[in-house]
Amino acid sequence: MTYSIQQLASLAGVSTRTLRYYDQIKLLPANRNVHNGYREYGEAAVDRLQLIRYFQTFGFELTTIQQLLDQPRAVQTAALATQRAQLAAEREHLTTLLNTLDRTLAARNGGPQMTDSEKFATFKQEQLADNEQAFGVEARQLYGKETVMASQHRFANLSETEYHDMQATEAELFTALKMVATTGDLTSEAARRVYECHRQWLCFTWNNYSQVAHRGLAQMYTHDSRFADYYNQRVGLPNAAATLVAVINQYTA
Amino acid sequence: MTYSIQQLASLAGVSTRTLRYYDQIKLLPANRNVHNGYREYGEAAVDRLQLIRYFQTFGFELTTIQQLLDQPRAVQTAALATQRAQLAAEREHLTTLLNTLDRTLAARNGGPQMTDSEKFATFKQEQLADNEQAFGVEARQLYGKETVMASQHRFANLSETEYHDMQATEAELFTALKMVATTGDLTSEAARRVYECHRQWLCFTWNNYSQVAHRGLAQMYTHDSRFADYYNQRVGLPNAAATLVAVINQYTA
DNA sequence: TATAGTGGTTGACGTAACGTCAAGGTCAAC
DNA sequence: GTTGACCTTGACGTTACGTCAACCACTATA
Repeated sequence: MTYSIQQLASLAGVSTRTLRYYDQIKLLPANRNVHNGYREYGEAAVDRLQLIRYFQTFGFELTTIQQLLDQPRAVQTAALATQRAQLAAEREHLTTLLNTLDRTLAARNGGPQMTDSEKFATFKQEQLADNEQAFGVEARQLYGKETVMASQHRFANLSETEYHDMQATEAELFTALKMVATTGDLTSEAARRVYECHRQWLCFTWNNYSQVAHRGLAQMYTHDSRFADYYNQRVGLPNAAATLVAVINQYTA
Repeated sequence: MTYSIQQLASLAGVSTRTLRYYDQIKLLPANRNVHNGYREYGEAAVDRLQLIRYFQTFGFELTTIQQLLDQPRAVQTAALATQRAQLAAEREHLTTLLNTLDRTLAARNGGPQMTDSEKFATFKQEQLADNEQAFGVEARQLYGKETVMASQHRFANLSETEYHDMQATEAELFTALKMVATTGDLTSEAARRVYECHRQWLCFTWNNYSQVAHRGLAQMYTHDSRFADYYNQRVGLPNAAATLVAVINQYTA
């Protein structure tokens, strides 16, 4: 029993274009009717197509499937296991996305017509999530779980004006830091402003400031290039982060 | 304060190509330095890019985002809600995929070197899942939950030889059905074979056969075009399904 | 036998969101 | 004057097909 291209297509629930494509990339080569050049598919093709679709449901790419089909079962099983991990990760990602979305929606539905405020709240959510992803593990390691949670809590409960103040403080920090990074003078008034601004900036979210913790944060800055990138980028100088760390170290000595 | 393309890129964690692309499709138009033609971005651009990335994390397409950015908050919120449903559906899909994969992997790791058997088991899983997706709701409605579960259980526990017998029975059914559909003679011996084969085929998975249930199934065949498609396709005649239903109705009268 | 309808064939272009060259202009620094 | 970093505009590649377009094969009917 042989099938025409359309018969196989509707049998397997795919389009004829798909079968032609599979033929073209030699994933599922078709026999040809010598008389008219039509494609013909036998039982083996049906089985192979079924296997292809099977692997496809798990998100394998066609090139991968092509290789997989010629591989021993053990290799296929290993590939499936790898794919499983991949899918599990995707699902987890979706879960966090859904949580974020839910919070956003709740905030949006909270007030009748909150415009800037809701945008603001949304952004805070985002920043929190970003920050958690980027530094959550390290921060918890350095400060302990409770401290980090308290910090997040304070950030989440920042009022809009407080948030703007925090931004302003950071901007002032950048200005001063730019100066110090240019001159390199750690004894200048600007250096003191850098330290003060950074301390104030921290206090927006820290419940109890201590010089030791401040010093620990600077330590963290040196360990993680993302911090350096952030400060260097914002200030526009390649030594901004290093300068900041030096200033903090000096004032918390 | 204006940013160069690379500054904004690393600030926002995207590539310069991305920014050029956004400029090109007018999602995030850049100002130009009249002197040298370089792109320049201001604070508004930073905000807009942030919003773009924010919507993007939720899986919106760029064209959608473009429209969304000019929309009032209520519309955006509605879009987010819709997207939430979408994401939830995706996650559910992933969950069922993972379950299937887990069962497959368990089966593959079950035996030391099961080749055909494991392929067979995998296919059964697939068929079960497919069938469930296609007809689960209707079947449960028609037969009740317990009956369907029992049927699935029996199918899942079919031995390989039983499975092949089931296939053979179906093949015989197709042959006989083709004859009857061609002649249209419901009184023929072939018609009796059609009924018998279909009954036998059902009994592979039904715990207790009854003519009433058989008639109910035929009813379902007429209601759902997928059944018709399946039989017409397999037999190769456009009236195969209708003929089958007629035969069943006659013998279960 | 002409014709209409159905089903087959091979190109070839379009899709989404960029990645990745290639060829060449700009600018600061040495 | 010449690096080297940064910028520009094309233009092609990516995945798994969808969607024409132009043309051939076969069957049924007027």
